[in-house]
Amino acid sequence: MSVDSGDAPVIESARRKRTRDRLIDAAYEVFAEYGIATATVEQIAERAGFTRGAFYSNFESKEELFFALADRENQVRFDRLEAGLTEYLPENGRISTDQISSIVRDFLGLQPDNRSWCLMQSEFQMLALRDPEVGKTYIAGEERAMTMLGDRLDELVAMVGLRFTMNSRELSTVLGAIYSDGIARVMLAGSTNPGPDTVDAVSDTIARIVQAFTEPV
Amino acid sequence: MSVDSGDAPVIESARRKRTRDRLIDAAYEVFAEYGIATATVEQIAERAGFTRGAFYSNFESKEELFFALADRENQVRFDRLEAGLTEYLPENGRISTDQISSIVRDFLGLQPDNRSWCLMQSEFQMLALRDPEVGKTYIAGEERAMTMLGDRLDELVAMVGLRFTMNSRELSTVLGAIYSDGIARVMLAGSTNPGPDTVDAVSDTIARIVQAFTEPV
DNA sequence: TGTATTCGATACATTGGTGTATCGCAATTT
DNA sequence: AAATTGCGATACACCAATGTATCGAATACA
Repeated sequence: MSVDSGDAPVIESARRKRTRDRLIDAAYEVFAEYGIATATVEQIAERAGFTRGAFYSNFESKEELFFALADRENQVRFDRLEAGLTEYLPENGRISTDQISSIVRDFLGLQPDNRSWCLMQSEFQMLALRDPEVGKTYIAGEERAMTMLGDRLDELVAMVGLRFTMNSRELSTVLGAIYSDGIARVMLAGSTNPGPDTVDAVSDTIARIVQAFTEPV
Repeated sequence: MSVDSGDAPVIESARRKRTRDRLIDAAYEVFAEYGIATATVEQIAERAGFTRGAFYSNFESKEELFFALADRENQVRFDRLEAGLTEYLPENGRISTDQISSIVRDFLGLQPDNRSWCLMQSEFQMLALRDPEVGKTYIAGEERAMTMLGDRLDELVAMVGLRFTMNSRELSTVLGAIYSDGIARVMLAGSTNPGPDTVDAVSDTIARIVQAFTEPV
């Protein structure tokens, strides 16, 4: 099972690229809806407006397609998070729980594809847990994201004259866990109740934890 | 898709019960290894030492078997956690980060079936996220567990003259998230390194968070 | 514009898993 | 012990999905 996407650096035609992208888009939807294992090649091809013929002349297998998709979306998410954090950096000289809360809320709520992404991430993790080869790739991605997040948080907090009382890397992991878990619980609760499983509640929790492990420098 | 297990309160023969249990045990292994979607009825039956004939005369479908399994294991885990927490209650008049850490470590490390359980739990959550009916059942289980955990923690902390500065229910959710995420990361890291993804590291993190949200009454 | 090549559609053979219907053995009942 | 019922094995028909081989059309190139 090949994990790294670009084995041969073939220069693909514009047409080929378009087709591949449409297939990846379709796969994103179909995987989210049915799961990787249950989704069929035919469903994916059909959703993209093709037949299986197109699929097999563009991808070796469903798995290869999945890794291409994961690669792409991981990068998108990574960039978005990094850009978002950078944007928030030069706010003002103070940082309050409310501010943190609203930053997090932005990220939790305003991503239209949170649902699909959350499902894909879970699928990815499950593959990783079952296949050591996939595991390596998965870990590498997590590593990169957590390091970036930790560094950004350090910068951000330093700019307002504070510092963390917990290793920023460890803190990032904690926040990541609460974030993922929170998204899932919000999704599960549905939009039908104002209980404890809302975007606001999750954001506040995260903010409080950040607060609890921050002190004046 | 029926979720609640006992529609008809049929008194099943001892033989039938034994067969069902063997099938459930087998399913636990096979599901953990291949995932619910990929696992076949034949694999499960074979692992249990039966043919598919036995399977179909005991279960309607793979899904029904899964819910029977989830029910059973959920209960086991719930009881184990409750018993464990109760046991730790009357320690001594003080509670330190180290103590909390070691309690958590017990739970994180000493469960031989952590791996399978973690995988099953993820599968369950994925089903829940995709099927509202399953979602209700899943939420109910989580609700119950978190409430119990919150209550126990309150008791425990009160006995040593402390209290939480965060709603114990919310705290339980946070700890649950970190716990699950931690198990997964430990599993992914494998037993081959002394990095930050070890049982000890996760236990310490949890302990620190508990500590951070605790104060003298 | 004509030619070459790439790529997607169609058709086909094959496989693996499903669910059911039937049979016979073993456990339970009297 | 004989009779009956419950339950697991066997066999079969069926279907859904796969992967490949071939063909024709669209695109790139001269």
